[in-house]
Amino acid sequence: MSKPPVADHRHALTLRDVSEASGVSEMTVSRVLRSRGDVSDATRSKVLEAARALGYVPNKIAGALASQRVNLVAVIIPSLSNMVFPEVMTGISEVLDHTGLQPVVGVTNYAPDREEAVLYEMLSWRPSGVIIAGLEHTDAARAMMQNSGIPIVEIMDVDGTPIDAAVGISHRRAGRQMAEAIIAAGYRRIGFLGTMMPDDHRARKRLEGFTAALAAAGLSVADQEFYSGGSALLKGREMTQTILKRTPDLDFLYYSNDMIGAGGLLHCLEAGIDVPGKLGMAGFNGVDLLDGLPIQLATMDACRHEVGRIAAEIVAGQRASEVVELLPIMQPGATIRKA
Amino acid sequence: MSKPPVADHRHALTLRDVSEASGVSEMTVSRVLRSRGDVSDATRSKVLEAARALGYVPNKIAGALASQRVNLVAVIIPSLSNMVFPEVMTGISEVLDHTGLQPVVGVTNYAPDREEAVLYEMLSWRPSGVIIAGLEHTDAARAMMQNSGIPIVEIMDVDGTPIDAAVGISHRRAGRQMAEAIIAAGYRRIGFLGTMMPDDHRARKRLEGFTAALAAAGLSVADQEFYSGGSALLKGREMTQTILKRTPDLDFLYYSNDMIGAGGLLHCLEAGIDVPGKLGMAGFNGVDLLDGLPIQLATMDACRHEVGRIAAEIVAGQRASEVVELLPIMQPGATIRKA
DNA sequence: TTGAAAGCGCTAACAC
DNA sequence: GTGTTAGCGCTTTCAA
Repeated sequence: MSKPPVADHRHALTLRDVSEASGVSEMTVSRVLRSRGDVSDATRSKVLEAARALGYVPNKIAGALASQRVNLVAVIIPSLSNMVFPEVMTGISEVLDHTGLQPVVGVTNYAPDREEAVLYEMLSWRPSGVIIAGLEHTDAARAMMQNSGIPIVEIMDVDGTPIDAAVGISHRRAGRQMAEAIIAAGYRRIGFLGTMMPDDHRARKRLEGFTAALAAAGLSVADQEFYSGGSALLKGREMTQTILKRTPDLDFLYYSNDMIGAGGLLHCLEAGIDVPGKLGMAGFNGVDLLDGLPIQLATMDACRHEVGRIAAEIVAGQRASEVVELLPIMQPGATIRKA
Repeated sequence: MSKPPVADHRHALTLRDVSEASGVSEMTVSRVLRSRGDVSDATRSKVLEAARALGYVPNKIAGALASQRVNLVAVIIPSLSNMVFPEVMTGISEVLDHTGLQPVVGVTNYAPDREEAVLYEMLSWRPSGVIIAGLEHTDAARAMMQNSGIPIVEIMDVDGTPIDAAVGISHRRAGRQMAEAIIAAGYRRIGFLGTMMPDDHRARKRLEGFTAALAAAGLSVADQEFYSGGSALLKGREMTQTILKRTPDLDFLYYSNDMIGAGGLLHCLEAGIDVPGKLGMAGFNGVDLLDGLPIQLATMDACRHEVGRIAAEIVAGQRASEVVELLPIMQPGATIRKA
């Protein structure tokens, strides 16, 4: 690890520069720039003028140290590239924009030790709160959050024990509900297609709920297929072809996310398979990409936007710090036949 | 704008706490925790033990103020939700991970004043460098960057005058190349479909290069259609239907991004249109989603991953601060007939 | 190898 | 309405 060439701001402008340029004390300059306390219009404009002319940018590091307040919220998520977290981010930003708080994003790539490192790094900047995906963390990460003394909101999942607040859906319930809908529609030979990610706990819980509901009906997953990496749409295609070749009598395919589901759907339509007559299909997430497919894939909306909003409200102190369970919304689409 | 309930760390652990718990001076504790200078093994382990037991998390605010170094890199991008910037982020992270520098992401939603605000906010934390999308900024934003004294890398575009370094492709050239390929293939009645975003300068430049090349061949865009908001895949479908209804004799559709192109392609295939025989199609970006479509949409790769890597290398001081023009790679796919 | 003193740039608290 | 003083928690510098 080479030594980073970090910034050297020995020559950056300070309050003192603005103070000298305007003939006003540093303290009053500070007041003007933060719009705090009473300052006469005359001095205010003198200060603003000087600051603008110099191109002064306040040093938040010094400000934060002196005031003991940092207007940052750490947002820790597993990935940016799967269309699910951007929507959560949108919800978070919408709310935080009105509060003066700023989200700062950290990405963990579904790796627990990476999550721990990102969290440590972010907590060392003393943010005003943490919004973090999932309920599963390393012991050290959990301890750091517990000791931090700031609001911690775990999002996307409520199946487990939160540190403090949690906002999300029950993925077990989501899996169960989907299984029940599938069974009710008369499907019996059910295949599962998912990711090969042991640390995607939410996908795991959906599958658990799903198989539990199948079991309750005397059924089980007839075949399954997993992937990792690459274009999800393409992988969905390939896996679907594979699983149908291996187990041709499957009458339903449950995908752990919409993207592979969409790939599978495209494959089946091209292959001339009767969907949903001979073969039913469903994904998970409710991504808006589905709207553009030839027919609408059945899915379940994880309320991502709402999750982001509520988590932000908790962090911003506009809402009590508690567990908020949202109910995922079944979108039956056109790939499950009517019961 | 209500007053934010920012964190109050009056009771957080300090070096002094670790110092007292370990019986070692603050200074030496600091040395141990930063692995700087010579410290005996005995004291080192005493300190580490105490820090771990207490759950001490260093205060980077104080550290940054004292040392005048901040290991953060501001990354300012227009959007997270369009599959293009996540790949840039991946490239950035890959490089920065080895340097001790940390990317901090800010999103502007293609709004110049939002960009200015995000930049101001980030510069006030005195980052070690800035990676920012595009060459077009407000005068104030440009001035801030010029005065910052840190490396500024403008990415994704090289058609313009960079503040300092720039890494990207020429979108004018990309548009021109695509037009030339289309003309060479014998298409003559060409339609354009894009976003209604005046501040998406890269899309604008592609269209400029595109129309310039058409003009050079005595051609012009025969019809065009714009959209904003919603599911890009669905919008692509709808726009395509609309433009083909209005101007049925179009023989080529050029889309400003792959997502709407993919929607258009799905529409055409369903409508039984002969692609690429009667109608050619092309998008832009080279997103890997295209791999999963029934046939491969022609596109042009913007080298997003490479752009991220190179920008990060410049910011990290591993590479000279200069303009790096990458050449977009034409991916003819199966939606342009052979010349 | 370790410690003591000074100060990074700003703001809280208090005077005037 | 404005100024003064004393730190925030660390690291730099210098001394031991």
